Parts: sequence; C-alpha cells; structure tokens
Amino acid sequence: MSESTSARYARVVTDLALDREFDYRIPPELKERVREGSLVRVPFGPRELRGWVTGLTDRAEVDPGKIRDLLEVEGDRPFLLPVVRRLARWMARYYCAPIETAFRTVLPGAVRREGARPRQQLTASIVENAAGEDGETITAKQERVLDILRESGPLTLTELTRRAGTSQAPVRSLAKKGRIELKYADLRRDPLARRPVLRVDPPELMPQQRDALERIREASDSGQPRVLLLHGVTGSGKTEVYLQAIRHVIDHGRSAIVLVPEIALTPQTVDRFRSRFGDRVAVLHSHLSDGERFDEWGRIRDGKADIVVGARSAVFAPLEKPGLIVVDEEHESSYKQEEAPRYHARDVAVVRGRMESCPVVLGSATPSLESLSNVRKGKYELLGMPSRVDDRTMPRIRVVDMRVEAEREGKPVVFSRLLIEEIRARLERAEQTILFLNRRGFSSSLICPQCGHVAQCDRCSVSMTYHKKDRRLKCHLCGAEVRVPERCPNADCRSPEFKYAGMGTERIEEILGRLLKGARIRRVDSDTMRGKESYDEVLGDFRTGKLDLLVGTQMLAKGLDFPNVTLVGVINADISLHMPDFRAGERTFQLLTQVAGRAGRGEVEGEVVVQTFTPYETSIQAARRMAWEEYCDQELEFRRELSYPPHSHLVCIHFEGPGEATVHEAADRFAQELVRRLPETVILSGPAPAPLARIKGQYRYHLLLRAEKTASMTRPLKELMSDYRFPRGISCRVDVDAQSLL
DNA sequence: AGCACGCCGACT
DNA sequence: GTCGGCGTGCTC
Repeated sequence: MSESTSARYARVVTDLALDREFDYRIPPELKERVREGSLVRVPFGPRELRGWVTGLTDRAEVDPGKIRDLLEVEGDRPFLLPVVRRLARWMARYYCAPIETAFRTVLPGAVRREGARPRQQLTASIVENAAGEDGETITAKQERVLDILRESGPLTLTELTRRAGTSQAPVRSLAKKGRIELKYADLRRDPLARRPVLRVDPPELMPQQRDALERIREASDSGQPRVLLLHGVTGSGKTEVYLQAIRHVIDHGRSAIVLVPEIALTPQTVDRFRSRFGDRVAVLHSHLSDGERFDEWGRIRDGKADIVVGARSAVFAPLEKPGLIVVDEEHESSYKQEEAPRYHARDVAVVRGRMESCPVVLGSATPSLESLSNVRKGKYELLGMPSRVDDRTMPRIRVVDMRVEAEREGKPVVFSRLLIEEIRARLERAEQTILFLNRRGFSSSLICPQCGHVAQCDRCSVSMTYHKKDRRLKCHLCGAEVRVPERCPNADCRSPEFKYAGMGTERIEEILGRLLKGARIRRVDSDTMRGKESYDEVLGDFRTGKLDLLVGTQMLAKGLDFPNVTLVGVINADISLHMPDFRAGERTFQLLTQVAGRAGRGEVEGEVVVQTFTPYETSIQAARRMAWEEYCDQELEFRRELSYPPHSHLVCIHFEGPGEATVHEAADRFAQELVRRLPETVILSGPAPAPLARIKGQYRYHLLLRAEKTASMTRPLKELMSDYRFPRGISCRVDVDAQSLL
C-alpha cells in the first residue's frame, strides 16, 4: 500500500470543465507520496490548479517536451479508493458525462475543499500516576474537576467547565500542576449527537422474513455479485430484514451500505440503525453541515464506521470490503441525479456490487419495471414478502367514480360522499386520517369566466397557481410570484371576476375546515413546511394524537408509520396519471400503493378511498387489487409495443436557449449530424418541443434516442459532442436512462 | 474556466 | 493611425 511508485507520469483530472485528463511528470521527491487517487497541485498554463491522480503510467500521451512537473501531493493518503475511481470512470462513460464531473461527484465537496479539516478543541484528560507533590493543595473545585474527568474520561474544556460549574481557572491550575493534560484534539462533529440511542434487541422474524434473510445471507457468503430484488408489501418488515442481514455481514468482518431516498432519510430512520449498531453507523445526506460530512466521511475511510446509511451519493462511500449493498425503495426516481453526471444510484450500486463481488439487495413494495424485467431476464433474483408483519391485513381500497358524484350533485365536487362519511367516522372513533393530493396551492389556475383568459407565467409555459393565503399567483416551475390582478388583464375584457379551477392542498384544507367543525387539521406541503423542524413537529403532534387529520402532497406518501391511521384518502388520482410522460401509469400505480400503505399499520384494519375520473384505468384498478405483477405484465406489453424502457434504454438530449427559433434550428442541425453517426438500430424521435416548452424564459427542445444498448447511442454521441460547437446561448445536455421527459 | 491571439469597426 | 469587440484555440 505504501510503496513508492515507479511510474514516470501521473494522469490528472482537474475541476475545469474540459472533459480531459492531462499528464504530468512525477518529480523524484514526490515518488514516495503520489498514488492513484491522490489529490495534487499542478501547473496549468499560467495558473496552478488542484486535481486528482486518475492513473499512473510510463507512457504519456503527448510529446514529452510539453510535460510539466507535479507541484505537490496533498494529504498522506489517497482520497479515492480504487473501486470508487473505477466507478467514476464507469459513470463518465455510461452517462456520457465529462470526466471531471464524475470525479467531483464521488468525493464530497466538504472533503475535497481546501482547508477542510477536523475540528480541533482544547481537551482535558487525567495524567495517570501523577501523584501530587508534597505540600500541594488541591482545592474543592479542583477535586470536583478531577472527579468528573475520572468518571467520564477526556472532555472538552467547555464541556468540563459546564459540568463542574466553574470557570476555566481550576482546570488551568490542575494543568499547571501536571495532574491533567490540556491539548488540542480532534472533535467529532456528530450529526446525531443529540439523538437518544436506545439499544433494541432484534425482534423475532416472520417465516417470510426469515426466508428472505436466509437468501441474502447465503448470497453474501457466496462472495458473488448477485442482485436480489426484495418485493415486500408495505408493512412487511423489509427494514428488519436489512438490519439482520447487516448484522450477519459485519459479524463476518465486512461492511455494508444502505441507500435510502433523501425524503425517507429522517432522524427516525437513522435512529433505527443507530439503536442496533451504535457508532459503527455513519450517515451521509444533504442536510449535514460540511463539517459533519467531512467527519462522517473520515470515519468511514478510517474504518471507524462500517455501516453507511445515506442518500444517493452514499453509494460512493469510501468503505472497504462491503459485504452487502441495500437500495431501499429502489423504484424512487429521486435516485436519479439531475445534474451531470446524471447517474442512477440504484444502477451504480449494482455496478459497485459487481466490482466488489458483493450482493446488492433492491427493496420495494412497488419495484420498477426495469428491475422486474431484470428478474425475468435472469439477471436478478426475486424475493417476495407478500404479507404484513403480525398478520395485519392489507387495507381495503375503494375507488370512487367522481363523474357519478358530480352527476348526483349536479356540479363537480371535491369530496365524494363516501370519503366524507369515512372521515367523520374516524373523527368519532378518535382514529386518524391522511388525505393526499399531489398539488400544492389553492387552485391550479385562475380563469376569467368572461373571455377564458388563464393566468400564465410570463417566463414559463405553465399556468400560475393561486395561493389564497398570501393572495398571490405563483409559478411552481420558476418560483415567480405576482399579486392577483384586480381585473382580467385582457384589454378587451377587464372583467373583475375570476374563477378558480383545479384543487390544491390549501383549498382542501379550507373546505375541510368548513365541513368538519372542530377537527384538528394540518397541511403538510413545501409551503407550510419551511423549516425542517416544523415537519418533525407536525409529525410528532400527529403521532401523539394532537391532530386528527393531515392533508398533504408527496411528502406524506412515503414511509410514514402511524398505527392510529385507519383511513387514507386520495383526492384526485388522475393528476399523476395525466402527466405527458410514458411512466405516468407506473408512477400512479406506485403512488397509490405507497399511499395506501400508510393505512392500517396498527391493530385496526385500514381503509383507502381513491377518488378519480378514470376509475377503470389499469394502474388504478391494479393498485386497488394490489396486483403488482399483473400490472407490470400489462405495462411491459405496452412498453414493448413502443419499445420504451425497460425494453430499450432511453437517451434524452435536451437543448435550451433564449429564442424558440434558434433552439429549434440548433436542435435540428445537431440531430442531422448525429443521425449520420448512429447505427440503424437506434430509434430517433424529434427534435420536438419539450412538454414543458419554456422555463424561466428558456425555450426547450428534446431529441429522444432509444436502443437496446446504451453504448450504441452514447459512443457516437460523445464523439460528436467533443468536436461540435453549439451557437452562442444554446446549451445542450445528455440524460442517459432519463426518468422523466418533462 | 481563463487567457492569448487575431481580425474588423468607430474614435481620442 | 489604435482601442476594443468577441470568435478561436490552447492548456500536459
């Protein structure tokens, strides 16, 4: 590990957006210290840059006269594990991304940044065998300080004086006498320092959990890079299976990575791992401070933590010898990064598993079609957990046809009779309800009933959402806000009246307040949940029964476990269904299944009411019958006809610029060049305006490529991109395995 | 990304 | 005459 290199040159990638590596000579004095993965300083033209050593070689790729010397090697150890370097390279190639973005992604900024270091704090510790000299007096306060230190071991100066209730003086005197030592020590910035850690013994597993666990253990022991798709219905106890599988893995001297979608990465989730494994758990997610992230990353690299729980970037954790990688809720589209490199953490996890000969467990109640398809191709193994723990039954799901409701009432209604009755019944029985609506604000648009004018964002091609509380129109795409106009802006109309079309969570909350006098209702969406504390606070109040009903968006759909919730209502199941995206059906199925899973997690059976204008839609009916595999069969057939994923891979090339015509033209030109280089097996569609044709004043065009092998698209594409020049103002990005085509 | 080089328009 | 616009090319 520590022998010096014999290579003459180091290949280096910097932070500059060049998508290139440069070779540097290794001067003799740095031969000892430079390694693949080292962080280095290099001369670059007139400048000095930092970069990473991506490879060591004896053959430089340019004429030796041009080559300059490495200036410096930072740190005493390489920052990148070999496997993480290989992942970065794989990502850059597979996702058609610039090499520097790949290396930037695998090493967190908090670690990479200049001046990132452990926090140092003055720490006091007892000096053993330092018997006081004759005639030396120890005051009462000093004695107290010594007692505290003897009892709890080394403490920071601030902590020690706080506990002793003294100033620094007694501590400093003791230090002068040599009884204690004061020195700067690294202080860990622990993101969970103030969370209580309760030791919990693992519960007994149900037979289906035992079977799944057994298969995972066996896969882990086999030392083979297998992928297991764990399909467990909501409430089937997947997390407990992960926990016990991890126990097995670390008992055999190996480590584990658990990926969780960012929204599910609440303190409660992490507490569960902490309570089982204590300080061996490190967490990595976007809410950590730079210091915390630096320290957690360091604990992983130094082997002090061997279990990593984190959001998508945790797949790059500097963990040696992983024996298991878990991807929980593997169907979640938030595993796809939206900036370059546009990687899918689940797929990177599978690649890492292959590189490390380590099994990967993908868990979900609603696995993605991609994963099921891989099971059918024999690439993944399927593990099923079809029932809930403790023999709790799955909730009953009823679908209400809102067309019938409207007919009966003579006008469109927000709440069906059934849903309102069920909510009232819950209030009477002191049980709780969650109502779900995938749209925030009060109404989705403001319409003039006279001339039909709809308030649109002037920079984006969407209508403005009306927010009643602050009497403003907001654009949910670019965040623009305006006051509601007094009169219709159409000069020929000037009507003073407006109509509010479409429902938002704010309106639901208002209507409910009128309908259910005295009910304790709270709204949970990104408008009301500004701070992170307020979210925890509302969930806390709900758990302890201080609230009867939660109305909310997406935020309420995932992972929450409240035993007293016996009713879940979906106000409008059609919103996600009618998105102009080929995955809309799959998303709707997943959403309904996940939302329904919030009901009936306690003693009392759960009920779900789904309101829709399209009750016979396959995704809605399949969700009602909880027929996952059957739904997938139908959807797979539909995708086959159009050769959409998972029957193909999809590459979305996105063009953006300030003028409609210039973007269109640039996209056409590029497409023509590209077609010439692509093999015939690639299906092209477009360029065409993106479904969201304009955002923040930028016009957007798409070119879609589909083919069985991504390389057949990305190789010619990368080649073209490297010597293609777009007109000024036009930007282009490539999204391999795009999750959303908006 | 930054910086130099180079080739055309309007100015102390 | 030259100051400066930004298109083009280069950085190991």
